[in-house]
Amino acid sequence: MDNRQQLLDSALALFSQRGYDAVGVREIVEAVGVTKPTLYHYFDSKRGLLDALLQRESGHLLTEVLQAAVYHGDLVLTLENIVRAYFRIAQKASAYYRMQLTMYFSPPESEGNQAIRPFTTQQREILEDVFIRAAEDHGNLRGRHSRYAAGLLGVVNATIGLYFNDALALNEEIVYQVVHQFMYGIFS
Amino acid sequence: MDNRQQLLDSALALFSQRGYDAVGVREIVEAVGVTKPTLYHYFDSKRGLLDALLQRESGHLLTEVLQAAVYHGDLVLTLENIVRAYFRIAQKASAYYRMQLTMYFSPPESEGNQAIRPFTTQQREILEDVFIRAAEDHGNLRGRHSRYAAGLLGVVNATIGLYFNDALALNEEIVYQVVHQFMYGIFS
DNA sequence: ATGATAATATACCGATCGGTATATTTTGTC
DNA sequence: GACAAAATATACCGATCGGTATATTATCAT
Repeated sequence: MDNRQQLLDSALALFSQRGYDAVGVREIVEAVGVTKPTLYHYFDSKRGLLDALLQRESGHLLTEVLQAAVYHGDLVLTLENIVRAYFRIAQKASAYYRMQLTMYFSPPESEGNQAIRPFTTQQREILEDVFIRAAEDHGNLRGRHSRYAAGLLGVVNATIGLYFNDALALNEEIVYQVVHQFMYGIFS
Repeated sequence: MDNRQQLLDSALALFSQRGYDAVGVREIVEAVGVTKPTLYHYFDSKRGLLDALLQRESGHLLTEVLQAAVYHGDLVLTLENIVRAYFRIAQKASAYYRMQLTMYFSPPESEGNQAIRPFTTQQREILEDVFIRAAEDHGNLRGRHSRYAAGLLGVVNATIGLYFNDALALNEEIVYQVVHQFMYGIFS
């Protein structure tokens, strides 16, 4: 079963560097030092390999975000925990996060986008739930949970983008600033 | 010269729907009803076609954003103008904006990302300049222009993403809400 | 030790990839 | 109308694509 994991690792590295479409199965197997039938022994197809990869990798992200996204009345605290979780994953599993980001913004009819959609949907729903629950305490949030979830994820991903381009370090200060601006605006 | 424009149109439609890598030149020329040598008469290569396409399309976006990004002391007003400009383009040139978004988040070593980078860099710089000039009036903004520019673009693109998924209409109200939250936070 | 099964390799498939050599047609100029 | 140049087509190139038929080697339970 070791080759199976190595194939997933190889696919992750290559997909995140150059993209799903631009990487051939030949390259994936050569990086591991095996041949194509080995890959097709473990996976039905290139797409099946991608699905298995997303399954394996998104698990970590989901558990971390789910742990962080418990709301007990303090929205700022909850959002800080969520942003911290995202930053942690972007650092710890940077190859995967890069790839997820790429596939999320891939064209709707591309294989990459279709493969990632269920996982990103799940992640968005977790965030939306936080804002829905928070709206029970803060009525003026009501009905805007989609926009808030998308907006927070937008700044989080933009910030992670800066980190990926070495323009930023993802430290506690940035967590505070991102959440604080989201909650209280730019001047605070 | 009509075929040249039609080829660019065809490439734009296909690239934005399924992605640069997944679309072959064969498909592009067939959609126009010509043959490959016609394409290679006007462009050096598939990559050259992409470059010409980005050149043609990004012009419109840049002029609109540049017009909107004049700062005369009222940051809220300027940001509203910028956001309005982005929303207008996302609606008027949706295929191109989809494609630009895709390529911006494509892997750094992919052709798509390398081709789009100069244009998105230009756009980011316009936004950064606004925050730099605004910092002359509001000292507490100083030194954070990169993060602010990235953050605003992040929420703008996240909002446009909702629009692309039919979860939102890009009207005046959303312009106001996006800028207002950016400036004053979530509770306002 | 044997027999079944899982894991891997060799060598190939047809299709498509980006790109082009060559020939023909269209266009505009004198 | 002749001629050059631009525009387009036919027919092809080698390389790579995702995928597989078949054979061989490891693994492991009996």
